[in-house]
Amino acid sequence: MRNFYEECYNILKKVPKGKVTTYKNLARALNSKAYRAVGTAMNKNPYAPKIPCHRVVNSDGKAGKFAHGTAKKVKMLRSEGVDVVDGKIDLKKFGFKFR
DNA sequence: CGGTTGACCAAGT
DNA sequence: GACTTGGCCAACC
Repeated sequence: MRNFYEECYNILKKVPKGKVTTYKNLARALNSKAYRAVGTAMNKNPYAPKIPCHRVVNSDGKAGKFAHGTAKKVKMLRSEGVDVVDGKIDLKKFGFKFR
């Protein structure tokens, strides 16, 4: 793919509010295993307000990091209806899967 | 073109 | 449960 990052953002846009996805799952949606590169893409995030990069969490259910601080990310997720406990998220309830 | 880096993951200790 | 190791892939220098 020519624009790997662009695809990441495009797919991330599909995640409904109140749910989260994982880096691994997102990479799989891209038909790739570059979950690491996906993380890098989110870190860059040139479309800051447009792309909900805070809706991407670790596969273990942990919130992961965030450009503006992890605490901020947790706050945002809670504002959207995602219940975050001790920096972790219940993927069984809030995890969104593509395809 | 080779080496480094990173919002990661899985398995091992 | 936490910490370490090796692997993974794209972008950057």
